[in-house]
Amino acid sequence: MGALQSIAKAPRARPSLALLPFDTIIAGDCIAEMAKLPDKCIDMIFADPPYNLQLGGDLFRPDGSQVDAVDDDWDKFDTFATYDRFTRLWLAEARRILKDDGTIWVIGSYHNIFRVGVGLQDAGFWVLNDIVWRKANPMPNFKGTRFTNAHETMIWAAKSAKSRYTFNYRAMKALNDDVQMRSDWELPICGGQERLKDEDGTKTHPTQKPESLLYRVMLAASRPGDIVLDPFFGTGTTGAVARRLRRRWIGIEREPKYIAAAHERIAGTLPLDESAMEGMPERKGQKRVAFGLLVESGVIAPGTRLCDARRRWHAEVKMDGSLVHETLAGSIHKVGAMLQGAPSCNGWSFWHIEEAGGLVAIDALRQRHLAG
Amino acid sequence: MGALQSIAKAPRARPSLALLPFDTIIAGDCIAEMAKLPDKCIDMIFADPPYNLQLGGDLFRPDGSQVDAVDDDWDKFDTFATYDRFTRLWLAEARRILKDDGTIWVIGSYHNIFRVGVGLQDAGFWVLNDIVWRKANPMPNFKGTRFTNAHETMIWAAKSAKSRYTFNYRAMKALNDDVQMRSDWELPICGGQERLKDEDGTKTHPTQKPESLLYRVMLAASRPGDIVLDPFFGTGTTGAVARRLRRRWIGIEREPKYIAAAHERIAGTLPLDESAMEGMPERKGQKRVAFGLLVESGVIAPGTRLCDARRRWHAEVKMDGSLVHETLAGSIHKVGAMLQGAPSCNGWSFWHIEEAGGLVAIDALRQRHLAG
DNA sequence: CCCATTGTTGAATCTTTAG
DNA sequence: TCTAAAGATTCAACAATGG
Repeated sequence: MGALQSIAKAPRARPSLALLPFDTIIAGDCIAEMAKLPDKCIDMIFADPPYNLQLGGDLFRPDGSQVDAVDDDWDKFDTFATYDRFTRLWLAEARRILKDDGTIWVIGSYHNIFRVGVGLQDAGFWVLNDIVWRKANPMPNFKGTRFTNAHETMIWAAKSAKSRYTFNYRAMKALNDDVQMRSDWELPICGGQERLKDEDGTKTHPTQKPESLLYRVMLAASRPGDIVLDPFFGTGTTGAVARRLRRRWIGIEREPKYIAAAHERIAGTLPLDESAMEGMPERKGQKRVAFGLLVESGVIAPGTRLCDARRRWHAEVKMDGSLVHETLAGSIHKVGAMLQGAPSCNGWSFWHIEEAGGLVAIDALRQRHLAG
Repeated sequence: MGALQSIAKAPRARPSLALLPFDTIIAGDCIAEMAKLPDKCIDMIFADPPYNLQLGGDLFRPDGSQVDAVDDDWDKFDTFATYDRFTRLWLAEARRILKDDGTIWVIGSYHNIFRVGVGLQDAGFWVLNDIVWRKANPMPNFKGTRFTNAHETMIWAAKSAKSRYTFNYRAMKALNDDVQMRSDWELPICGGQERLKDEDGTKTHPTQKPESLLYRVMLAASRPGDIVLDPFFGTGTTGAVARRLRRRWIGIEREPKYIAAAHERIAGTLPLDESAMEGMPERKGQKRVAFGLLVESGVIAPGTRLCDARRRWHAEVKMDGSLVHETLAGSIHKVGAMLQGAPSCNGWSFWHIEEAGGLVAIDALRQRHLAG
């Protein structure tokens, strides 16, 4: 297979730091091409390696349409052992070319992220955080067989425990309404105008990452002028954001189609004005509280009887947060609607609970819970 | 010392399933005590293994000898190898005693969760989800050197890829305001009245998990009467929630202090009323009703015309319960699929019948029939 | 032009039972 | 062990369409 042989053939003489190819895409295998770069020349690495998804057959949505799966050859590995070997090889090169105070980010899902994490730790990297990218709009689980796979994980690691790495704490805090940035980030998936499409309208790359994600990564852990390497460059999200944030970048990519798309895309991206480097629109999700959460956290006990404001209807809270009135069962909203024969109903204001002072809308309990 | 020697000494004769010690805490080392349990006797395992070798005391060198404390001279690899060895040992026992259709949950942080994930995958477990517990109120990062560590990760895995595991999809959906539950759960950390304190006011256990977390875990992946094992029982959150949700439980714990606290706590926990335990019924496993039965029993008369929700297609019910549209004939599912050109179709939700108030899905007729 | 409605899609390890 | 049939199953964002 390609990678291993390429490594063996890698030239011993590497270009000097001054001759590093900045702001370009290197066509080729990531391990072989990293092998040609000098030691300790990179400030930050962002890597989006294959996830090794191991998909089975076709998957259809409830409406009968078929899910466009990631079935590309580059995501296929025989066994975990093969994947581990691949991971250790590219991580070893990545570690060699990373400056002593540099950091690496790797993104993945439960299919591969544990292998990556162990690879990083065993190679001597020092994990700083695992960051959860909470997708605002993930693909649902169509068959109702598992929890919606609604996040991906990034591991952020320094080259060693002693590294004096870059972390722009104040920039992150500013980006987050003046409270510390947490290890979970809610961002939408890549879609709309940002998503690259071929002429036939199909997506150019199956797993294009959103620029907002790279924006936050780079703003957190690099400085203007830094050299950012992406060994799995794809359609160049890392390059586009690096250019926008005035970082230098190097991309390594094998597929000519992706390289062409990335070139065009990055050429169309303008560096930000110095003055504009401060922020980027972010969606701050307003807090949503499910009724079930109040049950789980003991605010409302299973078995509690609710009624409407005029005590005409009653229903009992079950342990899963559903409401039951005789043969009717469902959410607080649905049962309220069915009882009234209405098309919809706001269960938060419709249902009440008996307290010492009289009836209290369950919305009041929610507010209390939110207030802590 | 414990575990390794105990394993070697583990008796070959294990108690029969009927003699399993339910609803009790076994005092001892988790590996040694699991080794005494029979094969395939557990429905669900929840494990909160030590993250930190120093705190847990579960220190074994690769050769099996015990280590008193973490020595600064140790290099990281040795430490990781030791932790991996410990992980593989307890996971092997866990896998042996788990029923073929059982599942395991393991919670951890970036310090250990990658090692656990690889251990699970290498042992043959089949990862179903990684679940992120987003802490509503995490400890801030005081030094401002990293992102606030605001989450922990749980891995949910079946014994094998072929397992027919329990997932109470509808209960989870009910708990989440009628949208399917995602892989990221926001729950508060354990505090307030729930947090166990010693007489001097210090917390009894350093990492007591909130009951709301276990509540959701158990509600999702087990059934009343199931046997839930927690090999790192601590102060018994798993036992308390199991009792509340009418599951049977087994805890293994080494520290007498934790065992005492757990006993007292669980004794003070009451099972939910039977009536509160009836939430949203899972469709899976319900009695199946053939469409023909509704025709036979007169709920739907032969000759009735059915149509889809938007009245685009029509078909007629025949006396044998088949459906006919022009030259097409077959089951409600097959005719619906053929008309839409879809690979499959749920005829119960696709086909409707004209009633006084408008169109009604034939599934509603089925539910009525089932209700009697 | 605006608003409501309908259709499309995204890193997905995605069914169960009878015969 | 296999095959065939029954039957259960989706959320948010965005684009396109139509009035």
